[in-house]
Amino acid sequence: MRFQKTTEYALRVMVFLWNHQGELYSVNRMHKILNIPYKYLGRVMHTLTGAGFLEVQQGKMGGYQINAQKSQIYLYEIIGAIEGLDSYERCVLGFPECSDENPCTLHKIWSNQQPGLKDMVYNVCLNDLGAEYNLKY
Amino acid sequence: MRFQKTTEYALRVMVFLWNHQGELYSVNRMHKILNIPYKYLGRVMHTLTGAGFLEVQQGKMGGYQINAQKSQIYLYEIIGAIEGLDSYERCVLGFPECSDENPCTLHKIWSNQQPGLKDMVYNVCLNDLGAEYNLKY
DNA sequence: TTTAAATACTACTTGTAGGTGGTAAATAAT
DNA sequence: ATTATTTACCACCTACAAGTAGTATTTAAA
Ligand code: SF4
Ligand code: SF4
Repeated sequence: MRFQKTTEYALRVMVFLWNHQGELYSVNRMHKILNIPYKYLGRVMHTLTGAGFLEVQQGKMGGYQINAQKSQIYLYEIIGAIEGLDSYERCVLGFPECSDENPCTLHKIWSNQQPGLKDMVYNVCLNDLGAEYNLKY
Repeated sequence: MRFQKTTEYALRVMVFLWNHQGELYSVNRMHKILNIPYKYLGRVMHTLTGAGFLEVQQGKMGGYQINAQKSQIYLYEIIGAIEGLDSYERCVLGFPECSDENPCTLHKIWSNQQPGLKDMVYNVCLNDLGAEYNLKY
């Protein structure tokens, strides 16, 4: 019952770039600031770029920044690009053959929590996350 | 963001035995009824027995049943025996060095959901789970 | 006493998230 | 042009959850 670590990495770097728009940041700079393994962050950046969240400039002095055409980025977009949204669209366990009439043992307790989690994933965007904290990252 | 599959196995078999108290069930019988791999269920049963939830009778005609001294079994006990309770006692990400003043990017949204999840894990017991459904299992 | 059916235990296999390392290609500074 | 710094890409490694296989041990029925 936890988010994937890679998802937190992705959100961390996206929040960072969101709050530093207009400047290019290389993986080398960011991995120190955000405390994420260098090479692994490189792969995450590649994924996030492929998902359309970022603009890249290759070569010396290059780096990443938020895609200027993005006026909002919701958590579900990022989570979807990294670990998928199955847990929120279906359920934690995700048995394909289940329903209210044919539930697994966790259905009752989960169906109480599902809406809140779904709401937080679908209705929170990067602005909401970054504003409230003075992130060290 | 999902429970471990083994946790669902454990809850499934515990609910089943809870609702069939006073009779011994072998792994061979249960794995067919509950649709859990035979050998894997055997290991889960061994773990659950070690945690004190079950009484065992070895040998022919043997099997498992709920420990008669248990008048209630809460979900946190079972989850704790299988995958641990770190996610509920600490948080989804569980960084040791975090706090409200030093949060990770997910702290805000998670701290909205944490109480509800914690409540469901700590205040729901097997009676609550089994009563509501006509489980095929 | 023999046999069948059960748990107990150990080792192995598989799939995947997380992480490491090396190199090719791009590109700005020199 | 050369060099340094960067992304892009590919192959591999590691840890762990999930699942498989086989055997020793226990025990009741026959
Ligand atoms: S029965 Fe409910 S909790 Fe179980 S897998 Fe289906 S939707 Fe999820
Ligand atoms: S900062 Fe909050 S969400 Fe992040 S690891 Fe700590 S308690 Fe969890």
